[in-house]
Amino acid sequence: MWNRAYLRADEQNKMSAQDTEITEKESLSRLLDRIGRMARGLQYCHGLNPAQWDSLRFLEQANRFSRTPGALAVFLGTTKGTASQTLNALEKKGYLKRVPDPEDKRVRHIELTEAGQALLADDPLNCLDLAISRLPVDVIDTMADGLNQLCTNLQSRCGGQAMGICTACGHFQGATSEGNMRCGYKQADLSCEDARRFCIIFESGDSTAC
Amino acid sequence: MWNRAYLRADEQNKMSAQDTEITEKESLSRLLDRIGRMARGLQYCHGLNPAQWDSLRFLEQANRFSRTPGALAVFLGTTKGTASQTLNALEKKGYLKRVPDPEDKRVRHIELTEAGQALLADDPLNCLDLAISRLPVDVIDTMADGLNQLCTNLQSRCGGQAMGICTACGHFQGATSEGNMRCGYKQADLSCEDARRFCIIFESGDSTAC
DNA sequence: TTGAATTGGTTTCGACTCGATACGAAGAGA
DNA sequence: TCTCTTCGTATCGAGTCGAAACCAATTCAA
Repeated sequence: MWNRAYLRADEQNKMSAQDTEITEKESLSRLLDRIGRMARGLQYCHGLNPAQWDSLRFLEQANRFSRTPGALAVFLGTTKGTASQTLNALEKKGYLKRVPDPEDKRVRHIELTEAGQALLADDPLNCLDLAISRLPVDVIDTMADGLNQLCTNLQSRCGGQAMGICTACGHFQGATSEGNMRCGYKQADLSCEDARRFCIIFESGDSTAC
Repeated sequence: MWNRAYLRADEQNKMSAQDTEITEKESLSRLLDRIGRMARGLQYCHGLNPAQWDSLRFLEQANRFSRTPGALAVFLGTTKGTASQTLNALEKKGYLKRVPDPEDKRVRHIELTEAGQALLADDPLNCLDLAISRLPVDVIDTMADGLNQLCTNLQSRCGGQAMGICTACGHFQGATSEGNMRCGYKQADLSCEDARRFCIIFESGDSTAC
């Protein structure tokens, strides 16, 4: 609708101009949507589907607290039931295994297998990365910033949960004497490596309501 | 995999630095994928699904030649059968109608109804536009350029068909004496308005193979 | 002009996905 | 101990999508 209106207005202006160079600006949201659909289409390969690829990627990036079915559901913006099914499929294919938590017996931690790790080298999104790498570096940087803002904005706006790296989280309490990182929310320590990873329980400074 | 490798390398560098500001750069492709998934999630509303919204949007932007089931299939990157089903759903809901072509009786042209046009005012992607509009103008411009390049690059790379505005197309032959636009491929005239619209039969100058 | 090949579109079928729901097990708190 | 909540799973049904078969119209070649 917006675009249509724009077209019409534009037309009024140059009613008689016939074949001047017309570079129509497509709305950014439509572009993002189209790229998203293409990216989605790329992800039917190796017998996986987009949700399964997304899961593998998430599990690789997530810290200890977030490598669980529930956290995956939050990340994917789906239900626990659906996430469980996705995990079933991946486990059946041998790309991950679920190990019970020794403390809380309701929880099961997810671990990528060797095969799972190896598979990620063939991540179809690498093709997208390749295309991206052809862009000028400063364009890439600007886009990364913009998309990041967009991402967090969308997340807060659309009921999604914020997520991010531990060290930038409001619950992050710095290093312990043993050289670990402390999470104030979970009341638990994290390895240095884990603290640089993705967490689903993330609190940023500002929380603008919808 | 790339990300993981990056993390490790990074870790080696600042092995001892503990809580310095670490702003992890997420890979652009992952960001795009996430936004794509969020945008997808937004599009389950008004009883439509993402494919149906995409179809409506396309039909609004497409020129006469491209408002057909086959062209829609190309645009969506799906099969004609699936596109036909999507159109069935939309027609049943009263958002479009299919009218036979008077010349080629195999062809059916698609026309948005009033209801269809009106529905596009509630396009859930407008929410994305809103989020985008909060970004600085120059960032938006840069992103638009980058995404446009990405889009065409991906399309040619991944078997997709190029598409674009008539006036920028290789088949475009300029204005006729009657003030219409001429398409050399279809050997047919287009209204001035249509020539500014999206076409599925688009030929750009450079075609880099996969 | 007649038959084959092609093209545009639809229908049917089956695999699959996903959300809703119900459920069971474990933990938390009174 | 009793209830409430949380985590995870299984089941069911609606719906989506691709593959294949199919039909009708057009084009092309013999």
